[in-house]
Amino acid sequence: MLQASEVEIFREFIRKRGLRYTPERETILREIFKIHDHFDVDELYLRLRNQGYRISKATIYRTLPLLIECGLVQEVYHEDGHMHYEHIYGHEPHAHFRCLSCRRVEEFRDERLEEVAREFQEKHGVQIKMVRYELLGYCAACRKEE
Amino acid sequence: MLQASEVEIFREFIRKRGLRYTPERETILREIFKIHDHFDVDELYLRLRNQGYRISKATIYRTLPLLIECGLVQEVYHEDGHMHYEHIYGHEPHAHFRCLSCRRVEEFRDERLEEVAREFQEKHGVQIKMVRYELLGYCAACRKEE
DNA sequence: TCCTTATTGAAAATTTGTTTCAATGACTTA
DNA sequence: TAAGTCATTGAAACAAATTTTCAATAAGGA
Repeated sequence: MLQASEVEIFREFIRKRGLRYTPERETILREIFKIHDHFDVDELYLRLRNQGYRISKATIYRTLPLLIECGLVQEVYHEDGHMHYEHIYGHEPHAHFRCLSCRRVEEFRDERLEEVAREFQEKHGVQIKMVRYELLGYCAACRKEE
Repeated sequence: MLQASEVEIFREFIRKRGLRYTPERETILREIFKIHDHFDVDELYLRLRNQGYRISKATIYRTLPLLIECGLVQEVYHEDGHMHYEHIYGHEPHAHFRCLSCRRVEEFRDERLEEVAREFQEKHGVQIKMVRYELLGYCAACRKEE
């Protein structure tokens, strides 16, 4: 079976909710899926703007929660006073290591992290929508400097 | 050997840094260790205020990073537009499950989470200061309601 | 095509967190 | 113990992120 594209998923989600599928929403979604990295609202806004789209930040702020709710986007971490996001659809779940000194972020995978989530879900009868694992510390390069 | 109290640890940290150990800082620390739950700046401020302490929010905002740096306090999650903290000294490391609907937070332990961190640390030559594992989803009660 | 009503952009408002600055007081040294 | 230095404090100003308001627009159903 063909995998649904993020656009289809989003449209379906919007419809099911009785909301309206607007070009602004689709443009934001498409742009986010072009960014293969973490992003913040400002970066997204500027990228859209540089391509001639005049989509307001208010609309971006309104759209992000929808994208998060339908599982296409995820809050990754809060740094420098604002939230950072990433798209997640089509990516393996992964964890983040963040260097507290140089701020570099590294992604890695470990199946135990989902295992723990799965077990917690079963044991407690909850429904897990998202797993976030973050390691904070100092990367090898920054350790040497000290 | 007697375990150092959080107050001693904090004083030691402050001294080593060449900073000054003020009553405001100690009062904040003591209050935080009276809260056996997650807290935010506003709650902390009000609790102090209700006890007659006139400590400004600016001072709280200035003190928190110190407490975090010496390992007594931890950022737990960012919700409702602001950060939530908890004291960690004397507690086992633990993970959080947060219900997206009722916002209840549940703590739990799983050693695999530290194991993963330890292995990442060794493999990549980094130094881990903090491990954060968060599960987001719907708790059993909220699932039923739907 | 018409109608209802959700969505949009712009601006105002709100909230969180940081910075400034003069007054205070913690710690060092004599 | 007194004196001097300079970090810390509170208050207020500031900055930035996010939300809300509101009138104009436009999506989707009839």
